[in-house]
Amino acid sequence: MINLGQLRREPDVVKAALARRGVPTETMDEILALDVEHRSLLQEDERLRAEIKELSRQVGDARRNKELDAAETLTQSSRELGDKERVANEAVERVAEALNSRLLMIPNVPDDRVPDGVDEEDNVEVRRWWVDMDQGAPFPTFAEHQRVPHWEIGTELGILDMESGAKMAGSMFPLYRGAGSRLLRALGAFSLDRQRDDYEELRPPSFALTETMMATGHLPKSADDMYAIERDGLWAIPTGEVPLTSIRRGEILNEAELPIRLTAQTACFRREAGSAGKDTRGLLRVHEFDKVELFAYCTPEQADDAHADILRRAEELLQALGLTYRLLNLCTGDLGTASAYTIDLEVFSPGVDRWLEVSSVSWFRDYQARRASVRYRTSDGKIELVHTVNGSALGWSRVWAAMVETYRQADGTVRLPDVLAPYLGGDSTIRARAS
RNA sequence: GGAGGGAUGACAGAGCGGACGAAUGUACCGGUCUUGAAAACCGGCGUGGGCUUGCCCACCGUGGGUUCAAAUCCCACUCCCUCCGCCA
Repeated sequence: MINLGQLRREPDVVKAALARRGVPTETMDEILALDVEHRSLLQEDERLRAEIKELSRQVGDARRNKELDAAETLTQSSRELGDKERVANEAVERVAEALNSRLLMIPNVPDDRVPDGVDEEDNVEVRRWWVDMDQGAPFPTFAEHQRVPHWEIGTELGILDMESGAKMAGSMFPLYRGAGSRLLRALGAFSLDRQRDDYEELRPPSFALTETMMATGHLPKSADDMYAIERDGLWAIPTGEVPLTSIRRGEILNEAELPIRLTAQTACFRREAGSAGKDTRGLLRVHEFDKVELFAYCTPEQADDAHADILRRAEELLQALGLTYRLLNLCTGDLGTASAYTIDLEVFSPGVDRWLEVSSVSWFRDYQARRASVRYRTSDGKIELVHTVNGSALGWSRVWAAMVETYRQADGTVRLPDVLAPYLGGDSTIRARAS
């Protein structure tokens, strides 16, 4: 949630910044008008309530002094005020509700580093990386045997079975098999092991309550993108960010314990409702995938470092895996609702000849913390909202795709990099199963 | 799924219709004492909101209700603990 106080104090600054994200100025003016109305109604209601409280006190006193007639008169007028107060209170609640529901739809104020743009076409490439780039190697040219899409490799080697997945759960639910399944497990373990000295590893629930989804900003805006289990009031998490951000919800932390850095691998569920029919081959876009998330609660001063650290770790993984990747600074049109600044990492997938998003490293400023009410006490006793930062390291389905394509050999086998060998039982070559 | 007990400030824990935003202890902050620290003593110490910055309002798991007045009474729900059942 954006800072209403800031909107009041410097409306033009906030309006201008949000206009970059396509929020009409009129919407903000509407919010400001509701805010004024809300406060004036609130004052009236509170005045009435103060009066009722005072009268009630007098009733008590009168009763104690056995002044029963006076008590009765006071009770009478307090009762009348009570009727008025009920009406006043309803008006306050109605306006508060209207104000709040509008406020919840407002995205975060973008950082100055965020470039203007309407969609992903306008994201700004920050840099590219490929093996031996430092040694002056040119951007890789991929061999013919690497130009095979992963869904074909998957079928050929018996490691990815989209048809059986669809039989079980519908299309876009992948089924990994044999060495394919093992590779997925290896990638997750490889990443978690690399974070373990600095990030506490968690294994959170895969479902979350509506309030939890509100905290991260996924609700109310993205309800259509998520799976809901209505009977139990639960939502399937679209990312580990959801449980991680809420772990200290409603708490006041000590400045000394910040930054709090957490990591978790979770399944991520996405309906992909808005993108029906697009990029549906293989693992390009799936309803369920595993992802390791890195997360930090921190002070505003620590936020830049926390963001850089997560980005660095995501990059180090891609470098260790030897994948070609690039960094994009997301433009205003492509930025997630809650984010103030996001760097995406995309791997190059030679078989499908495309860049695939595998990580999003975002700084949320205090937007999520305000919704989730996560604050901290500074050393001089003041209470401030924390900042939240998170990023994937990494989303494995697309990494898996890029891996099998990048490492496909001329003989059709897939020879995976040695760093994964310990996680693959020492055997890092995937061959077709003799059947 | 069934039966019972519980949920109060950072923590522990009292309060169970009227001056209770809440005793007390611990923790924390400031001071006295001390070479320093500890102990002792003194003082302070919840969060959010509104405005006329001194006051007012809200909050005692959540939501409703009763009442002139609710942490306190009633109803529903959620979560935690104990026991029984079922179960990977």
